[in-house]
Amino acid sequence: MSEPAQTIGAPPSGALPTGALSIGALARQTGVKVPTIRFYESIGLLPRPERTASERRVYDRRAVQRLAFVRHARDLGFSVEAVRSLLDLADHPDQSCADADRLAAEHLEEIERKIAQLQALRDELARVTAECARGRVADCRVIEVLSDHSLCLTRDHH
Amino acid sequence: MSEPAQTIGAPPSGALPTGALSIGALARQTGVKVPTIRFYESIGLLPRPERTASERRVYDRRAVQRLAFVRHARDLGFSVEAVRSLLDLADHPDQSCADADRLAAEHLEEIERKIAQLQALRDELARVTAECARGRVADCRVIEVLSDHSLCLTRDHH
DNA sequence: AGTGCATCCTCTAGCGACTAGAGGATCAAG
DNA sequence: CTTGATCCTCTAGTCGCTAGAGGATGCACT
Repeated sequence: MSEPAQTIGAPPSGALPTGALSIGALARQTGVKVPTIRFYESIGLLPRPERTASERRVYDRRAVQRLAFVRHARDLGFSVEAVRSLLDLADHPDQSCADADRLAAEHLEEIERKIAQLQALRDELARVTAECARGRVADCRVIEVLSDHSLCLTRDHH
Repeated sequence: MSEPAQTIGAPPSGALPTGALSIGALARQTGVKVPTIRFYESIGLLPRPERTASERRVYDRRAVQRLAFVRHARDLGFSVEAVRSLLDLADHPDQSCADADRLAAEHLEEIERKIAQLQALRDELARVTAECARGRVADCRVIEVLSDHSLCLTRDHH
């Protein structure tokens, strides 16, 4: 880490060892908000940290690393449960790599599906708004399309 | 509609007029689930329907059309609030078309942004999984990338 | 010492758009 | 009558946070 370690407030005389972080310092260092850190702890993604006599959380370097991992995975769109699995794999380096690969591959497929879906949506919306742009003010194409059931995007009528 | 109208159960003798639908029939006809129809009524997207003596909801053709409109708009990804606005516009044909156009255009932009975001995610995940596919079993690239904070997708570290 | 502000704590509830029962009533067929 | 399907209201949950409320602690300044 290129940033200097921050302690709880100014360093109290002997209260905390060097490198110990308050939750706020951890949040600033990782970009994860304080309530989100507490949330991750509550759902087990982060271990319960040491506490001060006044019950303030104290974090070390390993916590920084673990939270960075969590954040990175979340940024990539992995669900909390997938992150949990990935963390478990990372905690056991002797385990097979196949599970991590599978999680990543499944997630990749999911994203590709979502992209295709959104592109279909975009295409339909673009068509509708383009027809409006031709100046047909008298009848509103957007409302007309929504009202015409035969133009419904889905086909699963029961 | 090409499907025959369905009444509540078998036609009771004189209990319901032809064309009247139970909530289950409406759900089957529109593809919107029964609880979702109740939800839409509770949030005001659908008017409160007539009831039987035993408090069962009774729907007519207008309800079918309105729900189809709602579903179509939701399928296109409009939020519930946007759907509400579109319904209001549809209920007042003399109003300006500009609002519907604006809603559609804003939504189109939003979808395009989401597509771009997902494509960035896809690209990064594809890179990670491709490196795994090269057979580097000894060190797991997925876990390694997630653990390496310098490879973090986002840049907003504070 | 007091003051004021920032930070921390737990707890509750909310967001959006549904969804899943629980418990009870009605309906219709056999 | 029994049975199963359908309907009703109500509550709470899903997912991943997020926003306070109310209170305590820490720290700098006067």
